[in-house]
Amino acid sequence: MDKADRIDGMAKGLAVLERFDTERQRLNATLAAQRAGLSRASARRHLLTLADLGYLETDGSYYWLSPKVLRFAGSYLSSARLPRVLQPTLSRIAAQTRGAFSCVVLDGDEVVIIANSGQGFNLAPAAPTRLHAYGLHLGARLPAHATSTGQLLLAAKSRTELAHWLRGRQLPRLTPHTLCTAAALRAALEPLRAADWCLASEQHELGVHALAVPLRNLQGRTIAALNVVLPGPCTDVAQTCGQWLPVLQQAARELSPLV
Amino acid sequence: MDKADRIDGMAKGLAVLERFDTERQRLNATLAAQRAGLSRASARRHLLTLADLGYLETDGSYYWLSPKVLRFAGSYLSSARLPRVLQPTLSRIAAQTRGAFSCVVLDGDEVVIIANSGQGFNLAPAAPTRLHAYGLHLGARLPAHATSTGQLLLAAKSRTELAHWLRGRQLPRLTPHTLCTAAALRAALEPLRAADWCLASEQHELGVHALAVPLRNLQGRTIAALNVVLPGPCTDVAQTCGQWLPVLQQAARELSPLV
DNA sequence: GATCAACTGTGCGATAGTCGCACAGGTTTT
DNA sequence: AAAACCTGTGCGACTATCGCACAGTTGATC
Repeated sequence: MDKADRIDGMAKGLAVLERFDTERQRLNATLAAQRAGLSRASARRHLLTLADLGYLETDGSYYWLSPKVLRFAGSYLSSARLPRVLQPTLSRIAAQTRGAFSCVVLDGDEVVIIANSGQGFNLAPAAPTRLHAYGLHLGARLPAHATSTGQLLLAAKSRTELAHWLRGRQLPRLTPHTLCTAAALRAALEPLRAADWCLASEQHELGVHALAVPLRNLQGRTIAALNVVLPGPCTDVAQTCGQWLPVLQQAARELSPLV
Repeated sequence: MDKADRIDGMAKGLAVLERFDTERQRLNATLAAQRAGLSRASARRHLLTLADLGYLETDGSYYWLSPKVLRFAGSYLSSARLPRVLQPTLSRIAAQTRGAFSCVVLDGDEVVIIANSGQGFNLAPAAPTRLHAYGLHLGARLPAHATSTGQLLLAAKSRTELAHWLRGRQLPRLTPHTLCTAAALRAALEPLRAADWCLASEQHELGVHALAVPLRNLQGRTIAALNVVLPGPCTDVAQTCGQWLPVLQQAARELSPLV
């Protein structure tokens, strides 16, 4: 992109808004300045403006996100084709199987959850849904290299694209099973190109297993990935796949003409 | 707010991003310029920057929202207290009763959905969830004056605040049952201050009835509203309330210490 | 294929907006 | 009482943004 066409002011403003992430939920002028790389005076002016626009709430010294930021998600969900066509199918298979499904796309380092089944394994009153227990709400972001869906989406890239993606990228170790080197990841992705499904066991979080399939359009391009978070310990891989793969694959087949 | 402290550049940038709403999903430079009140050259530069930052996708001439905008929703949902504490309860009562619940807060003219039960009335394979059928996804916005939750949240305001809210505000007619005048709305809100629940019948959409209760913190301040969208025609008000009010009120009571 | 209309990309001068310093004042800690 | 934070703000310097105006492209109509 031509440098002359870039509006630095807006980029800075959005950078400030992005600082309010999962780790840092409340910021004052000083903290925001540090984290956004601005002077304190400038950061303060940005915060005041964002608060005035309604995107932040404040007690005078600290600032935090207001529900108005959901506006963007609302617009995306009602406008984008993908989440609209996904939701009915996802809800249906969740109701049929009581599984915890979600659908993600790749965005940089991470996969973003664009649709959820909104229901966990257990409908008993005492047990809240598993999805939220793991923080797998809409818009949540997980490292691509350590998730079943992320690995599938990476495997869908050409080898050149993958090399480009890997270049200079950190692959943080999240559990003892995480693939943290480019070589290990590349080796793990190779069989996925043919297999068309991926089981990631405790690579992201200990005790959590997830099974994913790709979602392709009719041109064969991989658009997204669909997965199920498995309820308990995954002792028998064959049995697990036997149970969940048909559900995922049937859903993917059904969605293929729509995406 | 002091005018000198306002960063107009950022306000303009966010205004451009806000133009991508439910009605206008795809914009080119010319359209964006018209709708954001900028010159075409300036709008183009904003669009290019937003695309470069990853918030928009483009085919070169048209622009549309990318899933990256979900980042803000994700940050809000994982950081804000309200959606975090709501979700388990909402999921639970939805599982128990098969109702379509959601929770909203007031933002300007509209109520914003900050949490959903994510499940409609019918778990049968053929029937998709009602919530999504009505477009009631997370972040969706509905006119406050025409919804059960909106009316409750307005009734929670003091009379002075309400007068201020009503001043110069348009109350669009959405169905023959919509309350479109300040006087009619004010009259309808008066009994709600005592009643503590609200049934809005076909004021927003024909055939849709909704029952709501307020969500108060321990100081008694109304923070949000909880509602259920009723499945079919609402012939017997007393019976409907008898069925759903206890569920809503119990949930509200339970959530009160947490919000 | 020529004409017209509407859209796009871009260079430039004028202007308006932003930057960060520096100072003053407030609050809490040592 | 001093130190170490934080906050708000005025101001000069600077740089980024604005919108015009021109030119190139596409696509429809006749």
